[in-house]
Amino acid sequence: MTQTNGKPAPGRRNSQYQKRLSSVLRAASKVIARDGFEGASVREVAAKAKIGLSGIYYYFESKDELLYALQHHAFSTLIESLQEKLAQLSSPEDRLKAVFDNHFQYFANNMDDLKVCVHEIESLSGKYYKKVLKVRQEYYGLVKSVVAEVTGRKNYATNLATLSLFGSLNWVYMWYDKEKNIDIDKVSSQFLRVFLNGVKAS
Amino acid sequence: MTQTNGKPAPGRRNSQYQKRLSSVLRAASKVIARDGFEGASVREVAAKAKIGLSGIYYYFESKDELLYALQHHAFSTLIESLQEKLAQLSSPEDRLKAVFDNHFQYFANNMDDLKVCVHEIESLSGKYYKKVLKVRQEYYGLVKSVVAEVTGRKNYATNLATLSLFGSLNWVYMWYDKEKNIDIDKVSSQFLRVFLNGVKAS
Amino acid sequence: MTQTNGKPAPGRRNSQYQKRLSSVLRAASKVIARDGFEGASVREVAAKAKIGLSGIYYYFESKDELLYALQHHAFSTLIESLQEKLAQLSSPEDRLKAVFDNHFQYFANNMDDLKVCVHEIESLSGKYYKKVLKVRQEYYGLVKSVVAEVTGRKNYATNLATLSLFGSLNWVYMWYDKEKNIDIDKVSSQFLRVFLNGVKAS
Amino acid sequence: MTQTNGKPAPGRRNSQYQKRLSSVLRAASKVIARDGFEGASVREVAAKAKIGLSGIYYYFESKDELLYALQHHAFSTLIESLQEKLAQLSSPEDRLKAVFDNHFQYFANNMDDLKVCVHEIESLSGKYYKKVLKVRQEYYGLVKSVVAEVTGRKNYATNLATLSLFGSLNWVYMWYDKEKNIDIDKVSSQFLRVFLNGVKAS
DNA sequence: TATGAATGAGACTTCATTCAT
DNA sequence: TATGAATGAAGTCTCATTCAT
Repeated sequence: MTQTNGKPAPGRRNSQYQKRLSSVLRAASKVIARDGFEGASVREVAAKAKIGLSGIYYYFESKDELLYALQHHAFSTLIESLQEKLAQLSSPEDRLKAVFDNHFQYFANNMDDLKVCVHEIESLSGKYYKKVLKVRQEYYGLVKSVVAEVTGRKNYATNLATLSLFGSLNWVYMWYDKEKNIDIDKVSSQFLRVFLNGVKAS
Repeated sequence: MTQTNGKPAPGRRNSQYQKRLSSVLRAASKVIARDGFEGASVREVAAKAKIGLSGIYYYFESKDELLYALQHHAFSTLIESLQEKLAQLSSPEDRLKAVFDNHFQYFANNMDDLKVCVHEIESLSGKYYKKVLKVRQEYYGLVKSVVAEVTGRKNYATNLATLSLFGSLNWVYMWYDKEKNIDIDKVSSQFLRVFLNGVKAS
Repeated sequence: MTQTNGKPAPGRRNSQYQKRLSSVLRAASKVIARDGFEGASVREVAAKAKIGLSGIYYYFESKDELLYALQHHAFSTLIESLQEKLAQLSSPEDRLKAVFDNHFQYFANNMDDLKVCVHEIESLSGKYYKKVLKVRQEYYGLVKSVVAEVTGRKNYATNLATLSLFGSLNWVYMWYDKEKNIDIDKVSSQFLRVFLNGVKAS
Repeated sequence: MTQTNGKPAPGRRNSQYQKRLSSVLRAASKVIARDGFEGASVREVAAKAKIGLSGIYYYFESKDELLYALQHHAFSTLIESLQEKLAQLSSPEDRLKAVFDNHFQYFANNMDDLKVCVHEIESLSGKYYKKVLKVRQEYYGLVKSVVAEVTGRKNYATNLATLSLFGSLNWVYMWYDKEKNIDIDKVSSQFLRVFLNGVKAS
């Protein structure tokens, strides 16, 4: 990316810059999760990040780029941590368990981010949409390959099973209630068990 | 609600009124499904319904009420048709199949409506939110009771299973592609099989 | 006035027509007094008069005409009843007392109307404004002539005194409180006394 | 009030800001005096103030707040200047004269403002109404206390006399004509004389 | 590096009015 | 005599964005 807007080259970014930037991201995550991307206002993000409204535009060239950054970062992290986990496992069932655990853990620690990823998929367009699509597909592909190890590579079944799996996982933000102290690991295990038994028996 | 805004009492609504009203609803469904509730503009709904912008407000007192009408009607229809199907079936597995089929059929015939129901759940607030919540919970309860017949009423498992089920079903609009002529009945069967085997084995 | 809008000629107006018309006028008076002319909506006037919104336009060709009718009728009545009272009195002081009493009595019985007359003087324009201006000036002239009998026709003083008098009288709607059971006759007497002593001593 | 809308904290307001702000206030005063509060459009205020429509909302959070600012400022000024005058006078009659003069002078220099104060008293509601009510009552109380010095504190008479006085004063905008070069000091004196003689003789 | 000030576009909504019936 | 249905104009307000400083 060329530096057209005065943003410092990565090398010059100091820790102050990083701190502010992630403060903005966190604020954006919270506000967009609550109000939706269209409903969220840059004003409120700025207020929550404790910088002036126009300060946002030092860090991001547009509201769209803000959403892009949020989504891209979340998917990248998800992929990275999943790959790390998978690298140490060989049994298909353990590997599938890693998929569930990884997703649920990320969700537990970054609810707002994951909600924004799931709910605002179609809020971007153009270049930002394409870039996010790419990582999303990478994540999808990675998960599908693990599912395939269990289903035995019957393509049609694997595809549908993976889509069903994503549906279950992505819906979590709709019913998970922080306050209720639900044990997310148990949820993960239970979801895994149903899914695993389901695909194996089919 | 008192009739201060000239909306005729139900008894006097003629067929012309009904035709226009459902034309508005169809337009709204399409636009909101495409742009999201916040992103959708009443102007465009009106244009698609071929009435003047202010004409919308003869039929609905606000954009919110429009969304409410859409969601409430969809859930009510879903419940009604499911109840009709269930009334004629007694085997738990047939009944569970009815749940899947009913949902997928409704989706196939009313994609936009279902997307609006799933994606814009949190776009309402206040009285409209509450009213929709009520029918949503009714639908959820109905489905859960059928799932319970299969899981054997172990409450915790039934709950999670039902939530997982809804996740799978509600996610469909994200990947289903009309153009690709996917056979929705097959999808329903496949989803059913995985889910059923999953919960039975667990 | 020519009959362009299908309004029946006076001769054909039956009592049903009269009843509805005054129901509309009463409703308009109340709503306009409360919300101001601009703030008042024809819709609400119709609702309060228990006819359909477009029904108003059978009786009045526009919102402006409605205000005109209200104001013109009020001033005419005020003039008429004052003239009747004056016709029977000869002492200047009694006649001035009649002015006060007449105004206060009309106010007591038609608060909304008088408020609309006082507060919405400038809300009309064009022909309606001119017509109301005429009766207003007639009323003003009448009162001024009575004041002159007391001040002894020194023009400048009479003018200012009359204006001061109208100010006092017209302001009443701002502080008079129906609920407090204020004795309007006492108020009239007291206002008269101060004014009379004031102009006589000057 | 928290500063969520970018309005600078008082300390940081520069003179440019002040200049624009009073330009907006002046424009608003003129437009609202002419068209009434409901009839006035923010658009026209902006045009007269030579800023963009939305620029208004940088200075005021709503049309209501604009009216509030106008009214509150006018009454505060009126009170302040009256208190200054009264501080230097001891004779009851001189003090009453100060009341008249103060009011008339303020009117002469700020006709639009005073008209807006008098005519749009009921155009506000909620918090803005309450705040203005408070200063209005303060002004009323101040004037009443001066009147009481002359009437000798007979409460009922003092009250009515003060109300009558305000009526006379507030009505001025209805008949005072700038073009006619009326001598406002003479008007003040004449009004004072009538009122003073009136209450003293009663 | 950050923001105060401003803006143009566009949003939802209300309103007086009309006209066929 | 009255109204159901519809509309165009206008209104207030919010928003993402810009730019001089």
